[in-house]
Amino acid sequence: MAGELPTNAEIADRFALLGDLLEIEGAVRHRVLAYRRAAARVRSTPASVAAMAVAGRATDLPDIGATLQSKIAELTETGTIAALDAIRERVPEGLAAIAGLEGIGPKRAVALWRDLGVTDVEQLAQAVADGRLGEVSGFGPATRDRLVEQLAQRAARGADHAERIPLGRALPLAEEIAADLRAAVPGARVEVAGSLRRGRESVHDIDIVAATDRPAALQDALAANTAVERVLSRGDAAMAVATHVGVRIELAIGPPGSFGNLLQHATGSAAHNVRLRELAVRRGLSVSQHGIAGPEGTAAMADEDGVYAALGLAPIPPELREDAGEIEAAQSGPLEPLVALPDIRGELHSHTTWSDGTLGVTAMVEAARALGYGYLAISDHSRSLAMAGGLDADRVRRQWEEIDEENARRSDITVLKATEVDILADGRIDFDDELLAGFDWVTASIHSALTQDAERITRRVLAAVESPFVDTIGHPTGRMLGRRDAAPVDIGRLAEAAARTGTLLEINGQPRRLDLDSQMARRALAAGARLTIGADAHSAEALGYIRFGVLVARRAGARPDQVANTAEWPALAAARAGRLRAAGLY
DNA sequence: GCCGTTTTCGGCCCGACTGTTTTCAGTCG
Repeated sequence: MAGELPTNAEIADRFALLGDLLEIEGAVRHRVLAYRRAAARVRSTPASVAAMAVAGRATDLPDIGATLQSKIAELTETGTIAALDAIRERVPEGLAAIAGLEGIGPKRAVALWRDLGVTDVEQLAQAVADGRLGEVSGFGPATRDRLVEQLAQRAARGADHAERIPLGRALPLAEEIAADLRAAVPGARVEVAGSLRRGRESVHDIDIVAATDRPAALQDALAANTAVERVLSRGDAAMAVATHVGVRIELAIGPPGSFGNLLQHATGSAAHNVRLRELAVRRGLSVSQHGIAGPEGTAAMADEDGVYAALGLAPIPPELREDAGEIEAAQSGPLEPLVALPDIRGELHSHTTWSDGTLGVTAMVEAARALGYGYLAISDHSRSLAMAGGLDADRVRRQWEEIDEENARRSDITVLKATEVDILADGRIDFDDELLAGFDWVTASIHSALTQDAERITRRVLAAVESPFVDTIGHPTGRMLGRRDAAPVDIGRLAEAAARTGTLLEINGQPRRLDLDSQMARRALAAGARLTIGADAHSAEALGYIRFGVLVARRAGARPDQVANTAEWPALAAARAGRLRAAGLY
């Protein structure tokens, strides 16, 4: 690590491991929690925490005190943390992975170590195979079966962490199941909660909450849903099931009168809820899914805003509930409104059969019109993206003729001559300025040479930002969830340049992209840049991907006025003309 | 280990379910 600052993820991993090993060793619980909190805080901090620690500023972050700051500085300077090295001498590191298995925790991991000498998952698998598990107290047949299953799965798909499924798949599934439950028990109030409601880009479980006086009927309906593989647990108020797609569903049920408390509770995040309950305790109150208990008894809230109001807080949108300062903000007054789906007035990123879309211009326009949009940008690929049938100048001009005809036929929506033009490997734009000048809207994107080093790829995207003809940078990092990491584009420099030139940065709503992600979008906004939200639609249904982009924007804290396509086309066109005039064109 | 409308010590969020227990500990969210 000589010369290089440790990344936030590296620092967080070490703190998390330290916390795990301390827990196994039997350290005071709150000390363990302090390490975990610190790990989460470091992981979610956008700036380099190592640099902050070296400057003595890491303690500005919540959950980081003098002790942990010095440990971060130590890691930065020496490449190691003595306290971590020391505990590794005392507690085998492999026990942390064992304790991480479902149904196993620190206590049982220690029992395995003590009674069988098992110190890692491989040895545990051997012990299970040898039938030695029965020698350990606390391990009955059910625990053994669960372990056998997990170890088999682990062997099949590799040792790495549990499966997460993308928002774009999980949210529709969750909504389908919620609808099924509503149909099964008329009158029941059923909502999707948890990390899905907060708009996380991928989730490892689906949380659903319900209010009904017939809880058993609702639980039966979930158990009978065709998506459900088997019931994992079932009590009076909570139930968990496994689905065929591998994601777990948790259903929590309560009475209608406290639905607000239950929804708030199940929406989380865990860190947000903990912070909220701590705040409540300081006021002599106790918050749970059942209500808010105080000296005068327990008050139940039918809606969520009531929960926050009872704690002296303004309402907090689910997407912001990550303990990232939202509670403090809500203490001092109403939060600024976040962009919402109905604010979106048009789509700036779509494809047709002219390149790699599945529908023609007319069909896409009809679909956009059905969504109530005032405009649709037909932004097919440019010539260099041959794989996607990119258009050359000649085909562009023929497409413009079709768009002119489309506009001549209708007055209910404006069809924009647009392009998603490639930013070539050397930073040039795939079309010349003369052609670019003819478009109504230009999105420029990187699709190739994504493995360039940070400096090259950043300069390449910056070159496009500086072009007066480019309105938006499409999916700025080129990442594909689960397939390809973000290219190392320097978001700080990109945002600064975009703020200066007025070039917009896209949040691409395609579920596999979600690019910019919410953290990068937040940084871009902080630098003064503005955004577009695009569906990158290749079909009519895919226009609906805009909702995922809106969720990302909300997690970034974007106001409606910070998202360009909340404006009607005439306003957008006027702003664009202003940019071009400022650049000395027209 | 962090932190302060309980300020530099003594607290630290709340509840559900399972399995193995013989009344509850461990784990999870």
